[in-house]
Amino acid sequence: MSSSRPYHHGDLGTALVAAAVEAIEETGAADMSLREVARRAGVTHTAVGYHFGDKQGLLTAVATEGYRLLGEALDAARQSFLEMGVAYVRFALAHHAHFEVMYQPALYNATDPALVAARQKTAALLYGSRDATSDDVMAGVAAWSIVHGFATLWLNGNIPPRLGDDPEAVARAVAMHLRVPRHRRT
Amino acid sequence: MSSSRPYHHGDLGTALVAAAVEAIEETGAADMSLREVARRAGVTHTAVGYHFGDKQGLLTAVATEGYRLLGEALDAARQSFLEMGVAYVRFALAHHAHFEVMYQPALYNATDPALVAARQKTAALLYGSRDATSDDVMAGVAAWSIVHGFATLWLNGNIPPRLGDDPEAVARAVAMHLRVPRHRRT
DNA sequence: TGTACATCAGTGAACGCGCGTTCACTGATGTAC
DNA sequence: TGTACATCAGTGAACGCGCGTTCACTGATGTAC
Repeated sequence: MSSSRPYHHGDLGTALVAAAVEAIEETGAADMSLREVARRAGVTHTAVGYHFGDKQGLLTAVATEGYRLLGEALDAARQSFLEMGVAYVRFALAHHAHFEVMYQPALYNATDPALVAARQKTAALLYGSRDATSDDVMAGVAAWSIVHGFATLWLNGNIPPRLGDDPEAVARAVAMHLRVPRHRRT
Repeated sequence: MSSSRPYHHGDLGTALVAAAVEAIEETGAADMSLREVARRAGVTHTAVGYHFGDKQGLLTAVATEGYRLLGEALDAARQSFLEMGVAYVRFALAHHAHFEVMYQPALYNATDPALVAARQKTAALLYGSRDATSDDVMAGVAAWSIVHGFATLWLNGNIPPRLGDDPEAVARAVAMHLRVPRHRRT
């Protein structure tokens, strides 16, 4: 609440990503503009361009942060196949701005090294690393599909209300319909 | 190829929806503009507004057509639970512009009567009509989730390439991981 | 400890662009008599 | 069969708006000596 605004912000990158996430939560990624983000962060809109190059650069930072957060959430639940699925859904709903950007690769630079690293780490948790068997990969993709589908359907209002208003509970019930490979049962 | 362009188009609504679908396929729904659609259809951009009211009206027409097409595809496969899933994925990939719009309700008028009707018809095929049991609805939502998730992950390049380049085959393998309720087995 | 200078981190005004909307209009079609 | 008039379907010019980008600038910080 200090009114003294120093010329140098100190941590503008972090502040801008946070402002972008806020803006996307309210109006969607498509309507987010650099000027709007700058307004929220209390800086000139040219400062955003200076920091991230362009809009794509800013969204790349948002997606990268998203993959990091998702990776952490999945890693914390990795002792249970089912709980990883629930964690995925919880992440998608709690961070739907990140989630929205992450799955629209056209919005950002998909070859950015930091992004690729964060994404691969997350992918390894979802369907195994390079040495996984094809059956393992397929089982991981099936699990990823069902929780990803459920999360997106929930977010855009396509899950019938009669199933209740607790997304985690419904997600658990939905995930129970998956056949789980023997060695991943808990 | 006729060069005589009559003043009255004759079927402008249909032509504009087709032009919108083309534009969305190329640049995404976010970047579609009424002016671009008008250019493709060879009419003044004000004609689009005259016909559909505004951008939201045009996208409502696109979503409605999408739900109709999806409903027909699912209906044609309704003898097999598995084949309905495959048909869903096939629709999403073949009509990805419609698919993109349908699942972003913020883009269109979700209370439009024609849209609601088409959507309910499709929903009934996916998870049963009003008199379905909760178990049936849950099983339908689980199936919908896995094929919806798979289709969106495929569309945005998140399915690992090592699974092959035939989406229908991979979709089938993924769908096999679903536990299918006894009475829907074929 | 002081001073000069380079670099970094943002400012602020100006620009051109494509957009959706408005509005007076006109060409084509339908209807009444 | 003809004519007058209303309505429908689209035109075309003009508008104001928010956007991203450019560019010369300035305030703050770091480094060399």
